Formats: sequence, structure tokens, C-alpha cells
Amino acid sequence: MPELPEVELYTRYFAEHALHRRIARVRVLDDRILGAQRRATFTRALTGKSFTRVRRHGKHFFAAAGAQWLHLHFGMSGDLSFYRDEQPRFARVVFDFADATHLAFEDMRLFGVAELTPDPDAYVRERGLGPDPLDPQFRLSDFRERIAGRRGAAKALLMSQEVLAGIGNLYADETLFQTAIHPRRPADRITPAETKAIFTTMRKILRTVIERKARGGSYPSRYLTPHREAGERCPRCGGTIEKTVVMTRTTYFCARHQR
DNA sequence: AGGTATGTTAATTG
DNA sequence: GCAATTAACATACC
Repeated sequence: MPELPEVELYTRYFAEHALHRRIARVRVLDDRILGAQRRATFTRALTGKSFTRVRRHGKHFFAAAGAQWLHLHFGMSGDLSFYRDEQPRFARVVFDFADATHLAFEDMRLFGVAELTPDPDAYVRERGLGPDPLDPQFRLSDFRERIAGRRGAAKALLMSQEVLAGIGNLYADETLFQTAIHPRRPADRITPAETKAIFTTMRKILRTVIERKARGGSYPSRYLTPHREAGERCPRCGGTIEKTVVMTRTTYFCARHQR
């Protein structure tokens, strides 16, 4: 599930519950979640430490502990659960704190990763991740430079983590819906005005969704997201929502106002 | 039973 | 050679 807004909420959740508690024990319940790292390396580095601060870049989460950073990627089904008694069914890594509370990293489908990294900035650089759209340093001019020369589908552009870090299938569709751009439009046929609209609208969407979800709310009714079903009425123009596949991903759009 | 799922990457194609 | 596309990954649920 998680894209940038959801990972932002996980980050806040982690900061609220898991910071400054002594890690008495680290339990890895399925080694496949660790990627290339060895279990002993992972558990040894974190045991006895405590998480002191958190960071997020796109869909990537980092928490400082001692000299290392815990890096989590939530894949398609990752989630966090802070609890006292009931360990979640799909917990893959559990941090047992000294005060008898626990934080579980759950991931049913195992596309996620839990690992250590010495430096989040270096990680982002080495991975070639693009800027976080909500970073105050991120400018329209940066965005223009990053998309220059690209020819693929508009949707592929927004979903590329090298262009921008954090947009996935859902918010790519939502951004294109609100800027009236067809998901298959070639990137080199997006006008400068549309590029600016994407830049502004995308960030507004991310901020709005974070705020709404933080208060336990749902998506605005004029958004595409609550109408992600073929045959639904478009809340902007009254057209019909269509379902198709773009770059192997299920895509919803309004064939009347998205061109 | 089969298709589907809000992600990433390795492999393949153009 | 580089950019764009596709296949593969693992698992539960409708």
C-alpha cells in the first residue's frame, strides 16, 4: 500500500511510539525481509541501543540507533504496529523494548526490506533516488531538469523514483487526473504549463492526504481515489472512469477530461 | 480456481 | 549504449 503519504504517517507513528526506548532484543522472524544483510549483523548493531530520531525520503524510512540507521522500505504490504500484548500475524521483525512494549515491522508479501545503513544521505545518493516532492528545497526548476528528454508515458515519469521519490500507482493516477493529463501521454508532449501544474498539484495532493489521514479522515470526494472503479462517475466533469493498464500497472482515469 | 494487489529490480526489447 | 518496457518476486484475499 504505502506511498509517500502513508510512509510519512508511519514515520510519525514511529516517532510517537518507538523513540527513546531501550531495545532489549531484536527478533527477525523471517530472514527474507533483511535483503543481503546477515541477521547477526542486524540484531547485534541494534540490541542495547535506542532509536533517537527519524527521517523519511520518498517511500524510504530511516531511524537512527547508535552509529547506524535502521532503513525500512514497506514494499506493497508493509506496516508498523506498536503493541504490548498481541504480536501481529505478519510481523517479520520485532523490536522488544526494555519497558515490555514492542514495535513490529509487518509485511505479508515480503516485498519490503529492513536493513542497516550508515548514512541516509549516502543511501539516497547511491540509489539514485530523486528529490522528495515535499522537501522545501525542491523547486519547479529541478523538476523541469529531471523530466527533460524523457519520452515515456506521463504516468511512468511520475512513478520513476529517479525522477521523484515517493509517488506510486495511486498518487500518479490522482495527479494526472487533477491536471487533466492522459496517463499514456508521452512525456515530451507535456507542456511547460502542465509541468508546473503537476508540480503544484502533486504537492498539494500529498500534503492534503497526509493531513486528512492524520486526522483519521478519508480522501476528498472530488479526488479520483475514492472513485477507483471502472464505470464510476467522474467527480470533476461527469465523464466515466475507465480502467486500463499502463506499464503493467492498473490505471484509472477519466477519458473525457484527461487528454 | 484465478485474477488482483498503493513496489522495486533484473532482464529484455527497441 | 541508453531509455523504455516487461517479467519476476511472495502471499493472501475476493
